[in-house]
Amino acid sequence: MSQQRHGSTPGHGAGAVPAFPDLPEATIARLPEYLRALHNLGETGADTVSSEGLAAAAGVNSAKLRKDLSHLGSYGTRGVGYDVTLLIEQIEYVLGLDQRRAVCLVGLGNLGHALAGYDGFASRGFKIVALFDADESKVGEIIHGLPVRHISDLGRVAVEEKIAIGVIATPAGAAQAVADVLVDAGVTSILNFAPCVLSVPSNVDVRKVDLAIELQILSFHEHRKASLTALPGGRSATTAGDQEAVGS
Amino acid sequence: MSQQRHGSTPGHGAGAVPAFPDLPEATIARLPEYLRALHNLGETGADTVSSEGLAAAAGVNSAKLRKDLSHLGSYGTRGVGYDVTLLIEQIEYVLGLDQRRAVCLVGLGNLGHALAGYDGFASRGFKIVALFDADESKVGEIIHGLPVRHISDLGRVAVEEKIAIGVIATPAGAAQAVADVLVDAGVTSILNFAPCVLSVPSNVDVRKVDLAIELQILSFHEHRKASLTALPGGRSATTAGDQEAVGS
DNA sequence: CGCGATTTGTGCACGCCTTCACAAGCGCCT
DNA sequence: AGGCGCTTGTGAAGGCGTGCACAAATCGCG
Repeated sequence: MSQQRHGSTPGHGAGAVPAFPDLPEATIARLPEYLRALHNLGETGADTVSSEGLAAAAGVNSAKLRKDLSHLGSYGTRGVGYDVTLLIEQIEYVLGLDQRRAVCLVGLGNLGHALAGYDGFASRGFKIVALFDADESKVGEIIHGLPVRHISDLGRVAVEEKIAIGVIATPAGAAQAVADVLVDAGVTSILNFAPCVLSVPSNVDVRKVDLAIELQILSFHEHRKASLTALPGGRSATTAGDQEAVGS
Repeated sequence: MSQQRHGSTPGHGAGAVPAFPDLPEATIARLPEYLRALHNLGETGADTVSSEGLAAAAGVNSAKLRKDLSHLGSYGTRGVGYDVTLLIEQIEYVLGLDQRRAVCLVGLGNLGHALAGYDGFASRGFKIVALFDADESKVGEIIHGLPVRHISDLGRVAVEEKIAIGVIATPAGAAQAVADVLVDAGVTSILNFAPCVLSVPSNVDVRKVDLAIELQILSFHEHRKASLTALPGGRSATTAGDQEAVGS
């Protein structure tokens, strides 16, 4: 035991190691949003936040936020609110962001290129430590300070650099093969930008981001809105009566 | 009435205009995935698919798929399966993809640059018709065949080109202002890549894609997996007993 | 023409998530 | 010290989504 975890459990007092009262998946997905809102609030000099205030900043219902925070053994004070700094530390700990995680990126086309230079990764606890591509002509090229390596080196480098998270930004046709290589290299989390389903062992987590799908969902709502306004005489659409909240 | 809708309601026979038995949001989010899988199947020459086959290709449960399709008045044949071509047309109609939708992109930094050249948009019914940025030094630059315009032109161009969908790829600080401009220009759907919450009228749909959040969610699962394998003696992690399916 | 194999469409039960509403707790002011 | 207002934390209810299991329907073959 005591593998990593350089005692940064904030507050928690006589906390044992367990750490996870199995948070609901929906809560986990919102924690990063709370974290971002908290950082913003912290920069404005706020010391404490009410659930109402934080909820507004994160774009959710205040009851939902309180329940989410209560799941992680919340550290708020009744009548006052949440201590911003403490809550940041707490969420970062739960999300495992106190240890900077090594990420590798495979596929340096249009999208991969942009991801390699995306500030949001570094600023939120992630470091891209290696770039890979199958195209020999790209190997050796320096992109945002990192050299592109050939994908055949992935296995070795992944072990050396203790890479646990891989990002796939290849064309769909190559994605499954890349995923297989990543899994073989011990990567247990994959963020997939390729428009295809990946088949991986059950101990590997995959999250998929498909930019076109997001647009198609919006397209549906456009279609629906158009057919609604077309039917009941030409309403000018500024009227209410059309509540819609597209979830993430 | 009869604004657009150049009678491409496939099959549907004596269908009236209604078109939407208010599909569940969860179903809508999966339709694009089915569509992609269907296109793949179509290219392999398949004529019909069983729910089992299509579900596998889309990475979902077959019962879920059948229920989803049934919501849109499904066009399958018992004992046979679904006609690939017919189903494609049906889903594309529901998603409103039969009419090529004009999209504009605001913010041409790293990410915006990549999005401007992303093939997946054009190949799936969307056309980026205008690029905008606030940086004067970028205005006039040609990116992937389109000139960058200054954001002050957005209002005029959006109306001219009948733009209904806007993509925001600016820094977080500028996103709300851009959203306001988009809304004023009549845009009713926004895809937001900036890490912040947008405040828009209720008739405007916003979908958010935050790349760092996806990584943070994966980080949590890494953290959890690490703390699990750390406790019960050094298990090699290849053992089962750890079912995990990260939803989209 | 009837029967069996196959596959869709769906009623139902279960579980997760959201939301409301309120009791419990904390600080501040008098 | 006591009371009041404010805010958290949570029990309970309702809604939504998922998945099972089966009836209904269609095709092909004898």
